Amino acid sequence: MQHSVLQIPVQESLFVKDPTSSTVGKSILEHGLILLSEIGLEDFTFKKLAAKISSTESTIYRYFENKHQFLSYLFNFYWAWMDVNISFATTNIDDPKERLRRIIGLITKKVSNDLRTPFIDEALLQDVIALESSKTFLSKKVDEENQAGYFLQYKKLVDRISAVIIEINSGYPYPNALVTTILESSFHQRYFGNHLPRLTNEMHIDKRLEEFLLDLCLKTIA
Amino acid sequence: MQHSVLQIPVQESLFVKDPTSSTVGKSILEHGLILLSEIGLEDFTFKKLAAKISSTESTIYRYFENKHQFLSYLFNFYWAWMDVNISFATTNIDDPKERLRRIIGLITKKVSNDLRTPFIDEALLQDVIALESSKTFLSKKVDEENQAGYFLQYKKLVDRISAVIIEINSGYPYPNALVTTILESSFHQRYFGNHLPRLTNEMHIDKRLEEFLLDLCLKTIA
DNA sequence: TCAAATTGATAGTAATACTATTATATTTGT
DNA sequence: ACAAATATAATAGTATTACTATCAATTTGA
Repeated sequence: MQHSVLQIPVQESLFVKDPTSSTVGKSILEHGLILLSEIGLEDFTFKKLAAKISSTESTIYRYFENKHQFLSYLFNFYWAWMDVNISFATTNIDDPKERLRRIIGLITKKVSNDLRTPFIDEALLQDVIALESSKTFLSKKVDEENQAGYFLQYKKLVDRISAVIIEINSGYPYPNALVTTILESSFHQRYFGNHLPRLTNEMHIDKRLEEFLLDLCLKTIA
Repeated sequence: MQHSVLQIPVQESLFVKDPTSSTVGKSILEHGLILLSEIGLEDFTFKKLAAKISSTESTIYRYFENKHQFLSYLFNFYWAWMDVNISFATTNIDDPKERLRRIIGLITKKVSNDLRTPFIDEALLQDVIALESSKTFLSKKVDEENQAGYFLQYKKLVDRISAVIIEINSGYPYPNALVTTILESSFHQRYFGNHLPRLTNEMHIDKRLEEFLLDLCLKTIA
């Protein structure tokens, strides 16, 4: 009895060799994510990861150019996975407001491991992306990486959510800005709730975060 | 004929030796900021900075523990400076909505060099902080650094703006969350406008950014 | 089963992120 | 004006990082 497997496609520019195509590759993904969540991007090195999976640096370099590319891979994976979930949760719902409600629910909710993706633990992934995702685009290499398609999946999701906003109010002039504001804020507010509580208002509680962003969003586009 | 000098006080935990207390120190600040704006935090090293100011690494290490502390110093300086400006622009204004309007105006406006602070070019500082500031708090060392007072100035400003929001609507439950959402968004939207335009809506234009955030803020707390 | 591709083992390089030592300036307190 | 204290520059050195290169052993796949 095998449960279904969810294929999350990731851009070719985000790896040297597709990590899902081999056992070592999958191990790099799985334990790379765990190591990242444990020590953070700064202290993360391919050498440490190689030791963890009993492999070598050179092998890991055959899959990813460097740790930044590895992070970008996870970033895209996360948003592609989120896109699938959002897509699933909003099909056949006619009312765009209800769709928006569900989207914000999904974005603000703490996720748990999705067993359909064997080597990625989404609960860990969410924490890692919340902490590190800004670092994917806040770099002097943005333009180059943008050219290479590093942010396509994120853009795609932003477009999808913007379309819902436009459905609710076709005259609202800043749909994309509103969406990215909410997405970034979702990560930051939860993070502040856990580490810098004076910068927020009890946002470690999922429901409050959801209410804050839904309220903000609906009022803004009303 | 000397113009007035604006003293921006920075926490003692943000340096080893006060850089404003000596010529080399001031040079580290001035050229450190320039170098940061040129090459970004990743490629920035004390060795390169030392070469630029014809000094040595060891001298710089006597002022700052590492480049992260140096960035945090600039982060605090920026928000302290912004706090002074906001404070000045909002005294004697009775209407809290008008005060909020002015605050959002100041936050979203591209700043130009403030000649009252001799060794810091605020125009550069704003660009650097927009790109790098998230990295000050998105780190595995947040709690430790928070303890040490690394974010005090930012918190202070958030409190000040939150108070204005509470004045407008004392029942609004998320004033701090709203303020940090706006402050972060202000940086990110402008950045997206310049580098990832599909994630925003022409936010490289100051006036549009201001309108987007002011509208969002006023509707949310209405 | 033979060629091709993949991995592991090992080595090596340039740069980073520091720390330590000492000689030389410079400042300062009296 | 001078000695004492302090700051800086010059130099050296270490452990780690971020790679690249080579080659033998192993796996795979046509």
